[in-house]
Amino acid sequence: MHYSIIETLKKNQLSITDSRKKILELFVKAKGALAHADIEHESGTEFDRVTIYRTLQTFVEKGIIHTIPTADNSVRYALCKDACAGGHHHDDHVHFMCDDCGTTYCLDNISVPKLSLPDGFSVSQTDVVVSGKCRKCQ
Amino acid sequence: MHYSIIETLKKNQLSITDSRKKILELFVKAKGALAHADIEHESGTEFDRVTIYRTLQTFVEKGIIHTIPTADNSVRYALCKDACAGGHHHDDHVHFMCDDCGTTYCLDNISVPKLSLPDGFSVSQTDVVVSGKCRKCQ
DNA sequence: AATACAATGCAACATTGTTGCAAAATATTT
DNA sequence: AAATATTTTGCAACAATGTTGCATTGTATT
Repeated sequence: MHYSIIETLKKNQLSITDSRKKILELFVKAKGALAHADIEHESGTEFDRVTIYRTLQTFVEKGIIHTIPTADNSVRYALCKDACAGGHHHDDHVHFMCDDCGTTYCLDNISVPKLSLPDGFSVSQTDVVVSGKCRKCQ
Repeated sequence: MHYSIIETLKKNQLSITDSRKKILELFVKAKGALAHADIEHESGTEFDRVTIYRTLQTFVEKGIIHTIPTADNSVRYALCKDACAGGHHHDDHVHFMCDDCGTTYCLDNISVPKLSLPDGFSVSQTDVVVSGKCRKCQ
């Protein structure tokens, strides 16, 4: 599958900067989701911590990446599919987090089930996070 | 419904201390889930921040409370039902978090659906977090 | 009541996240 | 292509959150 970093940035009216290119590249290459710390690690001392925070924030706002609520309440991010745009995420897929290695996967083919809530509750978003052992850690 | 704080502590082989009694009382009284900050707030300067951290940790380990993964990745805790014990939580209910007021509810009557995952993934826990508007904020 | 044990408070520190502002980089206009 | 306007970055400073070691205090046990 092809993914053009420059195109994605342009499409979202973001100026092309080194940090944005590099951070987006990390996401494209990454198999699972990334935490802020991962990015800080992998990009070395290249960028300021603050820049990474702001870049991630911008990407989330633009619908380029989405956050994943994890069982251990650490913030993780993953690339959105094309369907996502302008903050209107369609992340209706299930997330999986490995108890052993911590890798977080987007299970794109498994969609979150519809639930009927008690009267008086209206739903804007449903997140499903499954924990367990991934393929590598069995 | 009756809930004896002293009994719960004894049942879990925890010594009866002021902080444990007070913090557990806050959970029993609370309608929704509590964040660390809530507890720090409500208990005033009575206890040290560190004590609250350690108390919450102990309660989670003993299965008295459980953590809730929220869409905004803030850590929240809620009382477990009797079925939970010794860290073996049976939190198979859905959690709801209000986008407006932030109140987090345990929807005890709505159980999480069973999902079939891809081969190679084994499941230890499934968390469902629904966001939207609660009864009060409609 | 005396001893053994466990929990607390304090200090110090590590991590994570936020804000304002000058400097640097990118985009736009001429 | 150069000059201007706009955006982004890095730095500093700060706030919030979370962790650890250790002496003191409180709880449980004998």
